[in-house]
Amino acid sequence: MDVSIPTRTRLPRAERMEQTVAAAHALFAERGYAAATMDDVAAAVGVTKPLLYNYFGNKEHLYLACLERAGDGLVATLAAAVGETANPGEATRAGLRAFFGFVDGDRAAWAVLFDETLPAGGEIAEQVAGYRSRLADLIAAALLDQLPSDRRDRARVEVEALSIAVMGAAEALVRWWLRTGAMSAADAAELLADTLEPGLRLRSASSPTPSDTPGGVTPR
Amino acid sequence: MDVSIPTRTRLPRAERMEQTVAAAHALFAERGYAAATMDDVAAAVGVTKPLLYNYFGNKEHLYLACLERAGDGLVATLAAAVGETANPGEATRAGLRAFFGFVDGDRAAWAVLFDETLPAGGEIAEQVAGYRSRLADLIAAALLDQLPSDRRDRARVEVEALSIAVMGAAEALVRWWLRTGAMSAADAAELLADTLEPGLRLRSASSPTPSDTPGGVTPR
Amino acid sequence: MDVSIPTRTRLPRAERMEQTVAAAHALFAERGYAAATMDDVAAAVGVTKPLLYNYFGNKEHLYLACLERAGDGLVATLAAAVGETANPGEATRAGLRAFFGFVDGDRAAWAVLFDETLPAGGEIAEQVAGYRSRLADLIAAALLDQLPSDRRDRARVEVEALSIAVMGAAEALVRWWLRTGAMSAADAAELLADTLEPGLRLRSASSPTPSDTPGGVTPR
Amino acid sequence: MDVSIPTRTRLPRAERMEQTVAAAHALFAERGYAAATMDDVAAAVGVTKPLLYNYFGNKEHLYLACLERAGDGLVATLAAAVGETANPGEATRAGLRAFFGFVDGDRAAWAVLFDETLPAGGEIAEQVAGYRSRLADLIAAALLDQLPSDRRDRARVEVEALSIAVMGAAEALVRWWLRTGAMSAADAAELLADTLEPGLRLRSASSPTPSDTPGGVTPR
DNA sequence: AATGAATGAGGTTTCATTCAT
DNA sequence: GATGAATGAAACCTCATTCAT
Repeated sequence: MDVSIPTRTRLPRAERMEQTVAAAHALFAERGYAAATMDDVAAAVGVTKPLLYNYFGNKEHLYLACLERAGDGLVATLAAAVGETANPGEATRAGLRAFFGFVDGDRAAWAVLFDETLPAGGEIAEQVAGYRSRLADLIAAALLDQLPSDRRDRARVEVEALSIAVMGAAEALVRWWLRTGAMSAADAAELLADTLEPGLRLRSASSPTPSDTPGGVTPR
Repeated sequence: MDVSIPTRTRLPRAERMEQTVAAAHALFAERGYAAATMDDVAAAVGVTKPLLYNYFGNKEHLYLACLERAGDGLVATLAAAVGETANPGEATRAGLRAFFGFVDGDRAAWAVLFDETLPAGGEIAEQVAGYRSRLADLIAAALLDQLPSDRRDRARVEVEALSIAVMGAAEALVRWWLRTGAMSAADAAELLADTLEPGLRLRSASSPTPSDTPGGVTPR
Repeated sequence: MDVSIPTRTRLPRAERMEQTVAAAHALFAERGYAAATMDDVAAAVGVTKPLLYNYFGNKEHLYLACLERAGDGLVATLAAAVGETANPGEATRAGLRAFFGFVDGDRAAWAVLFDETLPAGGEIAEQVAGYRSRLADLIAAALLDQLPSDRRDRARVEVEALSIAVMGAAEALVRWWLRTGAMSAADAAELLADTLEPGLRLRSASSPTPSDTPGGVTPR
Repeated sequence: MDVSIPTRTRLPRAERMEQTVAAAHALFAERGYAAATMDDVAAAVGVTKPLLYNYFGNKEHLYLACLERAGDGLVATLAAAVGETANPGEATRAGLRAFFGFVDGDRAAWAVLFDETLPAGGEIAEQVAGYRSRLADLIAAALLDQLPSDRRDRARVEVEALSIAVMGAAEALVRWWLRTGAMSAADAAELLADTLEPGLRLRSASSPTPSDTPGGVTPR
């Protein structure tokens, strides 16, 4: 009954998914989530749309698969960099170096993770937020390490806020650097680290109360 | 007091445009550019779509009108805040206070200006980038003011990069604060200012490229 | 409310309508019926749309007014030219000269009369067909004049057909001439007259089936 | 045993395109380009609009497919008819016969090719112009064949003009014949050929200067 | 496992035309 | 009498998604 010869393009499921995610990742990175249609993805992967839906269910889930690949890579890279630092005070600088280095080496992953055309709500936004917070947590952990243990609890919120701010600064600087190419990734990382470190170190040395502003009143 | 019911009477052109921009602004802020349809906007205003097109030409231009309102407001607020500062060292703090205060007072404007679902290219992206760079320029100008005049040219790129980074940190912190509500807007502004100031001051006082720095900052 | 839109009554608004028709005529000639919107017309005339509708009822009737101006002019020109011809054999040539001359002198009128974007059915198509047939009738009358009176009735259909064909040839040649400018209007008219005259004269001088074809034209 | 009901089953791409072009061709012929909507076409084919767009891209391209079918048929018919003529002097007559015969046999093709509601600019207009000029070229080639070789260059423009005029005459006569049905297609073709041939033959025998009226100068 | 064929639903935009002042 | 304001209806086109093989 079955006369069809198994074609060479028929791959085991796992392998084909792998291959599909790779191609989709590249396309999403190039065009952004909104602008890349499922037709485009299917054409880029070299399969038909129904297969995409068979494997991933819908566009959102396909993007999630790409996101996972990119996000896991970045988190692992940062975690390793921060973890290797012996001195907690150097953790931020190490993290920034790793961040800029990662983007420099894999701009597609950056594009997927920090795509600005992602749908507002939904699972993707959640997942992106998750990765962002894992990154922030790495920074936050390093910041907390610099505090004496008796002050950690009270400062927790501030530390979280600062880690978010550091991430935001890094993200914006990356975008600017990608757009203008005005300096090297390494220089950008050092510049930002130089600027952030004094303030972060001061916070860990003095009272965390925001109203008590170190350097708040400039003697002149 | 004016207790005007949303009447469906004929309004003068200027008035109806005003009202339309207000309604569209609110809707765009709530749903984002992509998710808000022209039908929705028309329904919110209480008119039909052709009127929208008669007045604004197309969706993009309608959004631009909303953007202008939001962006001009923010830029004006920041410019005023920074301009009022006598001491250049305090400009960043003043700007951050104004930024957080503005968002606190008009969250819709923030949402319109920093909507993440905007189309990638086109006039809107251009305009948004324009506002962002005007904001960054305000910061950059303040940073430059702290430098001795003989070093300004060489530091220009770094100052631009730092102003972008400061904007990014502020933007991220605003998002976090809006999401979590973990502290007041004022506290968030102070926290960020406290953290950034030492590093920014150091940069202007010390030398990435050492040279003799006379004691004071050159007054403008 | 006045419903009838006859344009030939003595109206107090005659002057205004005259002016309106002139402006609309120019616009229709420039852009064609389909591409000229009522908004455009109103702007070109310098009045508001409701006034247009007050005067002419709708777009179709407004165009009809323009059409009348153009068509009457062409018919009058051709009638005069043909009428002045003493020799019936010269009527076709005279008509062609007048036709090309008219178009050369008033291209807008040509454009309105022979616009190719007019709606297929409806009053306009009817009116255009009317003008075309009045033009053809002028030619037909001249052709008939060349026939001995006892053959006129039987040849009537053929004469009608030929007059249509002559009109078609002239129209196509005008379009080509307007498009290419490869020769003067006068030369084009002479060329066509030269080519048509022998055949037309033969038909009037000999049997209606000069080619001696078995399936030839059989008068009924 | 039912042979073949007009099933709505899934057709292979080529077959469905074929069927779609056929249905669209008929509809465009009946209503004209502007009045036939894509919804109408889809309904006529028995599919939904997206399929139409999937296969043809847009309305213009769908029309182009219909145009190609009609135009190629007419050009081929005329080329064959003219090519088979041994005597160049008979080429015009043969072409006219073929033209009227073609329209008689496929009025829809005529309607598609010579639709008067087509958009002014764009690819369709270009393509229609292309077909028109190919038809005119066939006539022009036949006219040139009748000229002695040493006069061909100087007469080129006139020959082009005359071929356009012949096409125009034929086109107008076809329209009239389709509208009135006053004679058979064959009779119309012969009538026009009879009328044109003497003039065309004279031109090839005498001087091409238009001002030099050939064929018996009429006394004035 | 994989596909070609097909669709539902909705989006932006346009235009002739009329209402209410 | 003339205007600015407003609309009904419909056109073209797109995209994520599924059906039948």
